[in-house]
Amino acid sequence: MHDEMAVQDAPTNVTEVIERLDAVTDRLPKRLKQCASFTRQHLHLIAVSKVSEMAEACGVAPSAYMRFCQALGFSGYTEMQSLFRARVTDFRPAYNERLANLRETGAMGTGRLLADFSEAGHKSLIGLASSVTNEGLDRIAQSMADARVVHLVGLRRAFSVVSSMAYIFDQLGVPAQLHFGAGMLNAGRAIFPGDVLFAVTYAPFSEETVALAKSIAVRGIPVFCLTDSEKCPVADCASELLIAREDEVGGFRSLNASLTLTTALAVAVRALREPG
Amino acid sequence: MHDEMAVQDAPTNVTEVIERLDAVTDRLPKRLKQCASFTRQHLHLIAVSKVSEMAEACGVAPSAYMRFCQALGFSGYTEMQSLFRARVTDFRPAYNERLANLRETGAMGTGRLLADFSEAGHKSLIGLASSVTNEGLDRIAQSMADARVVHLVGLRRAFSVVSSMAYIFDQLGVPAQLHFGAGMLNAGRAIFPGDVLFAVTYAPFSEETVALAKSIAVRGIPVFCLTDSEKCPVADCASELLIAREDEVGGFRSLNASLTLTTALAVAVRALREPG
DNA sequence: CGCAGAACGGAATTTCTATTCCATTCTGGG
DNA sequence: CCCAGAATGGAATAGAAATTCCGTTCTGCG
Repeated sequence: MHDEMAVQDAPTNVTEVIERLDAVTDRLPKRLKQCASFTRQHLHLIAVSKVSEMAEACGVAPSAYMRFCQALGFSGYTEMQSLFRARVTDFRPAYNERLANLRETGAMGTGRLLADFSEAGHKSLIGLASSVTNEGLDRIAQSMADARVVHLVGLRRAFSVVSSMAYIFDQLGVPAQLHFGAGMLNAGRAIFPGDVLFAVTYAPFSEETVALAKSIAVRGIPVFCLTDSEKCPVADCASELLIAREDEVGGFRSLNASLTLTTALAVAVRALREPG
Repeated sequence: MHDEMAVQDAPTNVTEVIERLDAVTDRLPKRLKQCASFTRQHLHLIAVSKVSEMAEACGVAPSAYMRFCQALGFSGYTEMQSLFRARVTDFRPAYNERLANLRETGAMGTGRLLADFSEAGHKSLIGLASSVTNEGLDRIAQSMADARVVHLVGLRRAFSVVSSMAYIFDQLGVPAQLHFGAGMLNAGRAIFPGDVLFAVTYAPFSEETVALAKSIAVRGIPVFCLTDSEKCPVADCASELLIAREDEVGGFRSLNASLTLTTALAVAVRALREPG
């Protein structure tokens, strides 16, 4: 009885797992090949799944998945899984010390920054729920769904927010138009009754955006505004105001709350446009 | 004997865990407070660690960690862990299929969508910590800080990510150039040795971005790539690969992890360029 | 068509982990 | 300084998960 498979020694890191996977897949029997191909596409699931879950996801019996692990050179699932879990915890030790030291030393390691921004992101998302009312959101979504065209405007920091909305709307077949900076006021001429304007602007509020919003509101066209403060000058003329406050790290902000809000809004609009 | 703690019902998602954590930490006894504070900073470890590991990391006995879980309202560690293990599926149905999914799951109503995306945002941020290594990030940040010009490229969904980076770099006085879609290959001619390229692309990967990255890498210029999957074709030619996997809601994704990562990176680059 | 070897899936088994229990230690009030 | 109630850590237990075993099914070749 010669276990050729088991003779190979086990991969010692994720890279080797992938290489081994690619090397042996072809020679595997049907079920194990299933395991190989699903696993190859979903490596990240291994760290958090039980054998039975992986097996089920592959459409295979747990024992088959077991044999698959062994075909890769591991003694079993546990050994393979530990590789993927280690990858997650690997850099922790160094990180632990940093958490202790960095706060005091004030040193700015990239990892520390990432942790801070991540933390800020959590806080922003938590805050989001409390500053937005479902009713307001629903009204905006319905209004956008009924509109001929949704016009999007946002400059500087707000630009990446509206550009992501524009992308989603485009993918979803919702008629939307993204307005860019230069000569934006003229763009107002392309906005007609039946349309709506969604303006995003953060303090300090960009003049062009504010001016466009006001000129549109005066014409009786609905204007919705996403901002970070009640003091936003668009507030006066907007039909609805959305406030997404971002937590900051040393004066810098990521856009977690805003993007989460606009993504949800865009999807809602699409859903409302095509009932059933 | 009144178990006030145990009376509360368990959090049902990550958002609630964080809120509960922040709410009760103060009132916890010493050991459990240790658990709370470590856990709060290391949420991502829960998914891949055993109780004994978490306990050790907190400097606490397993039974104490157990009590901590219960103080949060869970029946035990297993219940809490299952919240953090909820999977990020790689499966991406076509857009219209996604909407059908949304309708079936009853996740309609804009408010509900917002809550779902917010929850997904929390999970994405938690996952971020586990897919990125400090060392890789540091190398990228240093490389960008040393570069003559940082070139940014990303199309479609990735565009809002690079455009926000471009904005931050601009604000911070870091020389950066954002490349747009049309005729992008020609843009390669404006990239020289001493520069670096930061490419962002998500599955399905946009050809232009991949082609540009490859053509630049061939010339020996460092290419860094932010993507959502190990399968990204740029991986082969990139000096460093960053993976930010976004949790999805019925097939739709917000960009929390990506933006948090790129924002932190941009700030780090600036910090490295001007120490002190 | 039948046979041999491989592949398979389900059930039995073993190993390991989460959870509970309890004796001991700690803390704060009198 | 002592006592009562809470908190703690370690050992015992219950439970679940990984792994193995084995009878059955499948595949390819004679």
